[in-house]
Amino acid sequence: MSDPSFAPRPTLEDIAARAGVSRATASRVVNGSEGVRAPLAERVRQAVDELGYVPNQAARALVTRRNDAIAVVVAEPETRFFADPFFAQQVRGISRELTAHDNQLVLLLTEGAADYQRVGRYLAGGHVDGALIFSLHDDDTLPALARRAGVPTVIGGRPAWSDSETLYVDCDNRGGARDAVHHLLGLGRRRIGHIAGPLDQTASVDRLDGFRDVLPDADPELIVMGDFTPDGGARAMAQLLDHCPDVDGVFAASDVMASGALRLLRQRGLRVPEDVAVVGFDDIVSVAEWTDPPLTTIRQDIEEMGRMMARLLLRRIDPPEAGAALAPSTGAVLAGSEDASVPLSPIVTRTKLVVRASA
Amino acid sequence: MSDPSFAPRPTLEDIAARAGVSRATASRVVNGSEGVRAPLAERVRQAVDELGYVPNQAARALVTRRNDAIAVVVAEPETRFFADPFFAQQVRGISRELTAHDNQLVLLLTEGAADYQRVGRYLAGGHVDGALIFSLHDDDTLPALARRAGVPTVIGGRPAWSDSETLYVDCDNRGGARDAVHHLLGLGRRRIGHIAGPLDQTASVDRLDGFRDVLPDADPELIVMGDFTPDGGARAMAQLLDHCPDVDGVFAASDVMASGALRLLRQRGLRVPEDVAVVGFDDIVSVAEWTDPPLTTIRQDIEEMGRMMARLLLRRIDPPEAGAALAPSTGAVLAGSEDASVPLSPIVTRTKLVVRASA
DNA sequence: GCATACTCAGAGAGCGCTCTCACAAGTGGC
DNA sequence: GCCACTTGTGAGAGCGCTCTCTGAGTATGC
Repeated sequence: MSDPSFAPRPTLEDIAARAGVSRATASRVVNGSEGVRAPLAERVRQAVDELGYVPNQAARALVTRRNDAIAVVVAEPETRFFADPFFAQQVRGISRELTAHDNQLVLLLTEGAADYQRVGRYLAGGHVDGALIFSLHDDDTLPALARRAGVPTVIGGRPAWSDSETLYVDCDNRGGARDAVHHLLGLGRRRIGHIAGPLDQTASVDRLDGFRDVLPDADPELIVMGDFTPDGGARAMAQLLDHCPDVDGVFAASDVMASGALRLLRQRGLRVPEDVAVVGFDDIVSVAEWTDPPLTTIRQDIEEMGRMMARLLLRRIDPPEAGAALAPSTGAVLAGSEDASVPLSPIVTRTKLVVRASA
Repeated sequence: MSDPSFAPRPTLEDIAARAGVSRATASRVVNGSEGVRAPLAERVRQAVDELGYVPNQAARALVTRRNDAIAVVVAEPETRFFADPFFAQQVRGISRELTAHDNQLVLLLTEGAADYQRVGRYLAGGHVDGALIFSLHDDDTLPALARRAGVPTVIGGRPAWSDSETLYVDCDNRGGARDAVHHLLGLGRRRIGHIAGPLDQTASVDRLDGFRDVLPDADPELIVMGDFTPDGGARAMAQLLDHCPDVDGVFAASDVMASGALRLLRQRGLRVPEDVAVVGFDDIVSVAEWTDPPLTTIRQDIEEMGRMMARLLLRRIDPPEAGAALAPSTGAVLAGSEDASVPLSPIVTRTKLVVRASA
């Protein structure tokens, strides 16, 4: 009973025998290649159905050197990934895209340096055809590791260091930040503060830069540091109020920090948005919509970014010619018309201001 | 440049040649089996290092019929999984445990019936050695599908239907619910309401049962339905107040719903906990600690549950005898002393009341 | 009607690994 | 000093698949 193979899986050979053809022909039919006469092909297909044949991926991978699997590598210190649903949404986008192209998603979570070696070995082992890497910190060696392993890679978020070969997908953090500040200005706010994220992450830096684009002469005291946690947001807000009691608008670099700021404002008896208007960033629905008042924020289409990462990676793994094997009904049309022509380069997605009650 | 194999990966044969031994001996060393004389083994190990050899998993899987990979299957309608960090935490636990046993995690997200077939085919294809399935709905066919595919399985959360073969990991929902209600009673509350989750999930049913264990004669109006979303929680709270304005305590079946309830209470000008005390369930830190006031709740150790699922599955996949191959420094000790002796059966973990400000 | 081209199917090698089995040494008993 | 016996090593088959190469059959050209 502990033997999982009580009903031994049929092999290609079995299919071939049943259909009365050679293994090669059966293989051709299974893989949808041309040049098998209809009646034969039909017989093979029938045999596949009857026997419930599923190709052995290991055997196939052994000869094709393709695994039809990609790794999603998440560097653990990424608190965001476990504190808010950002990660889950992105993964969903990735999963959808990979599924549409019959690829599997292997999830690799790393904790600490020791794990980096493990991931390095894994990537070097050729178990996957590519990797999607999430590692927003400056000093992260993960991308280098993947390159050394010769594994095609796409990074989630703009990496701090990148050459022309590096592929990544990010949202327009800087532009989004500008929109946020403009919105506050449009509401007549004149003392606008910024709660920044940790500056070892490019997203934080870019959002800060956007803030400065609009308010180049802002009082330095109006810029305070948070850490992408609610508590950090609250502490930053407190600091802001202590130094600049007349602040009337705040742009927080994340919804999560904004939620902490809102809490602190309430504790201090300040009304939002009447006394202080607050704008967040991300539009994590389950955060922005729950806060009190609901948060005005900058939306990034997280799931779509996930999809784009996957799409970009798949294109890097095997360039244009594909598409032929795909039925025209699937995402192939889009892939054929749009994708194949576009050069392989980083993607920066647009953001969008979502106005709710907090500003 | 687009050829990923510019530096062809060394094979076992290469290692053997370099060490001046046969492929078989090299294999023995690589796989840590006994009976290779020290000097030879050393030479092989050195060759491995020098050449940066990593075994080809596909080739190995082909002969051993083991993939050292397990699938984590998540049924999409599981809103929870993308609305709160529950899923991420559980996955982290799973990942840790799998990593410790050199297994990979293949993530399968499903959306709709069509995907079930895909997952079924995948599992039947023998790509993974086992599956961890999250599907909390009554009518879910996923577990049956896995069984038909002959894939060892552990379910996350008590399934609605289960025979003696079914393995699952859940927390003591009923006991936790009782604790929650007792806590409210201990605070002197006498009109205690319950915001239940959707009753097609056993977790919701069990928590409701726990509530009824303590308050068997509760006014039916005091039990209202939510849907595990903040909005649902708010609506349920509103309904509760409309029908029973004198309610002075609420046990919500999830933190997320409790957060919605808190928001509604604030809108209605009721103080928490003075007017109405609120207890949640789950202890999703990023929810329970952010609410205003912070939420008293029932903690389940989500990550640990993930670990246990993985551990249970690995044991089902290959029973006791293991452990021998592992170095005594790793988790093997624990696995040897604790694990191997325990019979293979569902696991129900203890919950714990965490008192914060809301009750 | 015979050479040429083209289409479709099969034979067979081989991907990188594990594992059984046979064999070459080294141990000890009598 | 011969026959077990144990121990360490290598030869070789074979996991299930893909893919090239060859050959059989059919269509086309002059």
